[in-house]
Amino acid sequence: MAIAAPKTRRGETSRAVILKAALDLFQEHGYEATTMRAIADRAGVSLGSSYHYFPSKEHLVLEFYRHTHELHAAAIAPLLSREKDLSTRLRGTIRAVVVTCEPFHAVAGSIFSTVANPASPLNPFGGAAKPLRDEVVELYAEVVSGSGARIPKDIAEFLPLILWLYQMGILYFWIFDRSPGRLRTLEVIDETTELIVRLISLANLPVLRGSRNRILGLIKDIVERPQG
Amino acid sequence: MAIAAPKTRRGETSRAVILKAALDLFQEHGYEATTMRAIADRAGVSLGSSYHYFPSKEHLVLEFYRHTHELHAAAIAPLLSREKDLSTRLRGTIRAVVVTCEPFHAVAGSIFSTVANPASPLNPFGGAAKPLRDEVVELYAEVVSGSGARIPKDIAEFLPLILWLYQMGILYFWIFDRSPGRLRTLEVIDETTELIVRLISLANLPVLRGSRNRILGLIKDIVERPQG
DNA sequence: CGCTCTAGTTGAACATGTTCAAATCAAGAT
DNA sequence: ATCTTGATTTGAACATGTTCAACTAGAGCG
Repeated sequence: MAIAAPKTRRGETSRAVILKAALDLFQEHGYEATTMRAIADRAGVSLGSSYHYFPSKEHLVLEFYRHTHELHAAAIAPLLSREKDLSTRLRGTIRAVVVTCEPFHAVAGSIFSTVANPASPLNPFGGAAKPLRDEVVELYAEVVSGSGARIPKDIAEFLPLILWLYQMGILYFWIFDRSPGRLRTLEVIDETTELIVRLISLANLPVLRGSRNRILGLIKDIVERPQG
Repeated sequence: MAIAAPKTRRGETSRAVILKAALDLFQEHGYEATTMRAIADRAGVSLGSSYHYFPSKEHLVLEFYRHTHELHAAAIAPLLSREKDLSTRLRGTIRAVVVTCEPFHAVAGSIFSTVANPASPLNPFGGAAKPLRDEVVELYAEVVSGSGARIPKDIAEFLPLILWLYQMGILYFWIFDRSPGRLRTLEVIDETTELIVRLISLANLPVLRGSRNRILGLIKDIVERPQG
C-alpha cells in the first residue's frame, strides 16, 4: 500500500522513467485512455514494476498535480515579488493557474472526479493529497500577506483557504469551458477576483459585522474540527 | 447507448427487477462493492440483460437519485403546504435532504465522485442527469415562492439554482461527517440557512447594490451561455 | 569465488465493467 | 399450425486496474 521509495540508483531511475512515461501519456491521451500497461511499455518496464513504485494509477495523478503546482509556483514568482496590489496579485495568480493547466485541459475532466471522491487518495480533504493542498494554501497566504492590503486578522486567518477553494471552483468552470482561448474563464476570473477584493473591504461595514462573524465562526468550526 | 425503454410487459418487469436489485445492493454494500454480476444474479437475469436496460452502471445510480429525490419531495410536502416562513421552509427542506439520504450515507461517498465527473452521465451540468437537476431546482423555486418573503425579482430568478448548489455543498459536507447522529451537519444547516436568509435581506442595502448587481450578472452570464 | 540478503522485476492470474453476435421468446399475420 | 418479426436474453469474450508468488540483480562479506 505505502509508496515504495527507491533505495538504489537503479530504483530511482526506474521510478523516474515510469513517472515521466505516465505524465507524457496522460497529457497525450488523457487519464482514462492511458492504461497502466501503456505506461509500463513506454517506460520500458513490466506492469508489475509500475505498481512497485506507485500503489495505484491515482497515485500517479498525484505526482501530476505536484508537477503542475511547481510549474504554477514558478510562473507567478516574479509577479509576487514585484506587485503589491492584492487585486492584481490575485488575478495574476489565478490566471496563471488556468494558463499552466491549459496543456492538460483534456485530461482535467476525468481527473476532477477522482479528486472529489472522498475515498480517493487524491481527495484534498484528507488523503495523500493533503500535504500538497497545504502547499497551495500556503501559496495563497503569500499572495495575501505580500500585498499592501490591510486585511482584518480574523479574515486573514482563513482567506488563504477560501482562495484555494475559489481556485478549485475556477478550475471546475474551466474544465467545462469550450470557448476559444478559454476566454470565458479569463473573464470570470477578472470579474470574481475584483469582486472578492471588494467584498473583503465591505466586510468592515458595521451592518455586515454580524454576518461576518457568523461566517467566520462557521468556517473556523468546519476547518478546525477533525473529520468533517 | 440510449436507454432501452421496455416495450413489453415482460421487459417492464425485467427492468424493474434489475433496478430493485441494484438499489438494494447499492444500499447494502455501496456503489463500488456492488458488481454488475451481483446485480444480475440477485435480479435473476443474465449479465447482458442488465446492459439491455441500463447502458452503464452509472445509469443505475441515476435511478437511485431519482428514488431519493422522490422520497425527499414527499417528505417535505406537508411542510411546504403549511409553513410560510422562508427560513423555516429552507431549513426544513435541507434537513429533510440529509435525513432522507441517511440510509445511503455509506454509499454516498463513492457516488459523489461520479457526479462531479464532467464526462459522466450523472453530471448535473449537462448529462443525462440534467432533467433530474431541473426538478430539484424547481423544488427550491417552490420553497422560495411559497414563502411570505418578498424577494427582489433579480435575486428570485437565480435563487433556486443557488439553493440547489448550496444543497450539493451540504451533501458533500455530510458525506465527511462522522459525528454521532450526523449532528454537525444539522448544526451547519441551521447556521447556514439563517445566514442565507439574512444575506438576502441585506442585499437591499445601497452599499451592496453594486456587488449584488455584479454577482447576479456573473451568475446570469454563467448560467445562460451554453457549454460552461 | 560463493553465500546471503535485500531491492527490484516479472508476467500470469484475477475481478469487474462492457460489448456483441447468436439464441430464444412471444405475438401477430397468413 | 407455421412463419415472420422484433424484443428480449444469454454468456462468452475483451480490456484494464490490481495482486502476488516466483525470479533476478547486485552489493557486501568471508
